[in-house]
Amino acid sequence: MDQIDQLKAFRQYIETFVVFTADEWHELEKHLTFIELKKKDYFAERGKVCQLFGFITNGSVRYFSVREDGEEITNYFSFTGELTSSYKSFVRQQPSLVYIQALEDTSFICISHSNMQKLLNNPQLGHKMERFGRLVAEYYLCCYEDRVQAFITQSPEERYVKLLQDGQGVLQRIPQHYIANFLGVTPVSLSRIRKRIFTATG
Amino acid sequence: MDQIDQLKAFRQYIETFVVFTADEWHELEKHLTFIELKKKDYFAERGKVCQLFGFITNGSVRYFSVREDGEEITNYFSFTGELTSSYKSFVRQQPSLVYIQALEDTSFICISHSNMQKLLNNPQLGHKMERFGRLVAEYYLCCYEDRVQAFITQSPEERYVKLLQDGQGVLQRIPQHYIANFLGVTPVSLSRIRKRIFTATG
DNA sequence: TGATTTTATTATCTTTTGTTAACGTTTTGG
DNA sequence: CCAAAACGTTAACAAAAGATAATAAAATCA
Repeated sequence: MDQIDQLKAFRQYIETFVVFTADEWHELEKHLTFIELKKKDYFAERGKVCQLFGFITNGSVRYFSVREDGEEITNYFSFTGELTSSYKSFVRQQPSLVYIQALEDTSFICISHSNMQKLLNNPQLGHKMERFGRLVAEYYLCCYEDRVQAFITQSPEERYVKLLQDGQGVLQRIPQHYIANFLGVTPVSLSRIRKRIFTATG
Repeated sequence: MDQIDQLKAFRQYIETFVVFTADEWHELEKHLTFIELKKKDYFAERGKVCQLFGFITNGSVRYFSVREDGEEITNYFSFTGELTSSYKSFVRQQPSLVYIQALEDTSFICISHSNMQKLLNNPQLGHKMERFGRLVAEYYLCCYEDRVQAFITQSPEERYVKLLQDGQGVLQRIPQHYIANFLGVTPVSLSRIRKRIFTATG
């Protein structure tokens, strides 16, 4: 996938939020950078400020943190056609708490924090970019709202059943011990949950 | 607290995000409404679209959902000087999943969804309002990021200890069974956690 | 290919949590 | 002020989850 096609995909995505004129898009393009990561490379690292906000044109990433005992805990995943960033770090320009690691060779179109600030303050583009930023933040806010709701009102088993229903993409591509972390349980426990579900229901 | 003072408090708050000129503020003021709720009244209700985005000038609210078995599960709280809304419902104009209920007599300064759209598209104010919206969404996004992180990497006991450290306001004003829900455990379990902590540590 | 690592399951044991119920205390509201 | 409701704790038991270790299958990669 060449850069032209990557830009097309990104424009198509971003225009689900805000539509740009040809001139505006031309101006916006100047502030984009292409990044390619090999499998296991990091998009963001704990302790470092995440300077980039990325759109995945091809590939996938895993968000994880490291407990005091050294164990990696997987928080989240992002796939082709989705945005990725260590948001809190990017937004507040603080050291990231999490790592973001490529699960496979992955390509991104990125906006750096400084370029994003330029775009937000650009007289031509600022209003639309602010709206884009708002709609993206609102989108992820809604995702988080659902996720917290699930942690509070559902058992791990219920959360897994829900994921079985509407998380097809994730389940097929991701090792189960990552899914376990994502659900907030240990891999051993998820294995037992699976046994309970699949021996009972068939 | 009269409406003048409420407006002052709201302006002071909103200007931690975006600063307005006198003219801009005058225009913005026109789109605000004052709401007063008695204790146990609802700011938002399940199944109804949340039309309002509110700033609490005095009082507090509790967010809760209702499980299939009829039990209320408390998600969150907001206090004087904070914003409140059933965000997903407000943003997407979908029926709310949660109730927002006044814990005491509570006053709000509100922007309706339709007025917010007018402000966002207002040539004079639009850019700043978009920025305000973005920064608010980013703020809550960061809060949620932390909260999900806590659910995934910490035990209920660890989450409670953390809350003891930096949740002074919440702990003093809120019944413990609400705190239990907030932490993702049952009230009985929180009582045991407290026993473990306070008999061990003194 | 063959050795190594990763992954998923299972077993055992311990700890924690959920559930239900009982009990006193406090708060609420008429 | 009094009755009712709400609240927090505790107990007893069942269910679930964590921790650890062993095992076998699958994936990785040199």
